Amino acid sequence: MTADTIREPLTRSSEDYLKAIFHLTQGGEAAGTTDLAQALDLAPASVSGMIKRLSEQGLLAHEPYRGVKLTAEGRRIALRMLRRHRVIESYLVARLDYSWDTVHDEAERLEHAVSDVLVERMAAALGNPLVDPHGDPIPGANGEMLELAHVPLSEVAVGDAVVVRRVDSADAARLRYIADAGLVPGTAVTVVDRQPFRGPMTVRAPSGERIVGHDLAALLLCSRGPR
Amino acid sequence: MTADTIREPLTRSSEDYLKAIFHLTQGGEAAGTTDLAQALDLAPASVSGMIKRLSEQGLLAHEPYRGVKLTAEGRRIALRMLRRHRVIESYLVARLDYSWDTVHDEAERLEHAVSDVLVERMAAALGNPLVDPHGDPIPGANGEMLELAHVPLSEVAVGDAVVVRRVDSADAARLRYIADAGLVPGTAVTVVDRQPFRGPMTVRAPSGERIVGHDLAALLLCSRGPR
DNA sequence: ATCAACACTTAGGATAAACTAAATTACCTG
DNA sequence: CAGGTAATTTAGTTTATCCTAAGTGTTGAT
Ligand SMILES: [Mn+2]
Ligand SMILES: [Mn+2]
Ligand SMILES: [Mn+2]
Ligand SMILES: [Mn+2]
Repeated sequence: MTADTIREPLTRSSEDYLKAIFHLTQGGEAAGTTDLAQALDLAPASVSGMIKRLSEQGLLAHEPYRGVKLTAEGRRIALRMLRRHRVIESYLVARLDYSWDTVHDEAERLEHAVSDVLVERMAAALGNPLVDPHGDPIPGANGEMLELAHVPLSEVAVGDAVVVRRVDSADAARLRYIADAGLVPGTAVTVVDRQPFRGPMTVRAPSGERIVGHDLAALLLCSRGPR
Repeated sequence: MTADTIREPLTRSSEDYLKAIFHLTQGGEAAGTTDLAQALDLAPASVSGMIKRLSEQGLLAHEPYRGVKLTAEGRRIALRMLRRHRVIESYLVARLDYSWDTVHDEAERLEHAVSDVLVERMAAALGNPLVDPHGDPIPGANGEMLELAHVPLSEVAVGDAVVVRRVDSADAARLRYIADAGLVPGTAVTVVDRQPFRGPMTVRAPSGERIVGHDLAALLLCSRGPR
């Protein structure tokens, strides 16, 4: 029997910290204070303070000077926030005419205000989508999330044909550029040319041939097959 | 030329104070500290503190020991919050299957998180409704709100026929009861009988004859004509 | 005219979340 | 392995919002 303490509702700040830590620890490494500070646009000292509070609440495992990881409970909450964020983005784009480059900021605030009931109503209204407008997978209401093994376009070999599945950026200008270039998720592309030393690559898309810089190509996560 | 100061975004608390003060001052009287404390479920001392802050921000006119009124700017913000709240309620009921007794709590949180863009998208999606699910008028995006002269059912004479237009309560149990009794806004009713001394009255509605206690009848705001 | 009851404000304290400045720790490099 | 640099934590403030307890103002009833 787990002694589930009665938990105060988390603050907006706490929820954003847990989400950021989830992202930073996706690779298995602990998240550092400075990285976290940069992700949240805060001073490192502020992050140290919040880490202490979240650790005391049992949401983080903190090794001083070594970084933090999420506890099972912290991870559960982070995934719930991720579901909220992505369901909200999906709903706003599908039903309220938002574009994929403006929807992130709105979701960033709403994710802290919606009830579970509302999130599930929105998800149900859309037929329980599996990915959001950026191709990011939406965790299930129970907390499972299927992570698909995607490869960045920047690492696809010349001659290979792939499908863009996901765009790993929340930057509005980049998202607009990608959409204008006709490289949104679902687009089939073939790599025509690659320059060395992190140079640009040329791809053939339905919209025509495109030259894509290395950094941008690294944001375009692709799959070979139908998924 | 008005010297419009650059204003920090208001906090959730401040926004709820302004809304509460708007409601309490609808009759023209200043709002008292204790009444505000009761409306917001806070200690009176806390309200005194917030009154000072909001006054310094130019949102309230405070006469110590006499109460507060909204300034023009405070009123503008209060009406914006009211629009948000009521548009959100309308949208959730119309598009996400909320019932009129559960929608208030959701809107109470969301009203602080939505952008102006989202509010206008929701309003437009519904064809810019003029009233919310409880019959409360929705202020326009410019801040005008048409207040209709309604009479409480509790003051309608025997034999008179009226239409329920608005239910002046956010209490879920009362709202459910009213819906079950078939007395939602839009319903035509005729007063059949009235007992004296704030006693119950009998009304004929399409759903049949109903006995309605005085306090509940006072919440049912009615009109004679088509409005 | 007084005073008790009630309303309101002030005083002082807690908590959350941010900051800057000043330690402290880790670790790489020579 | 000593030192320097970068990362991190600690110390001390600030602001917002709440609280309780204590003091002050208002007012109606005697
Ligand atoms: Mn957020
Ligand atoms: Mn997304
Ligand atoms: Mn509210
Ligand atoms: Mn309403």
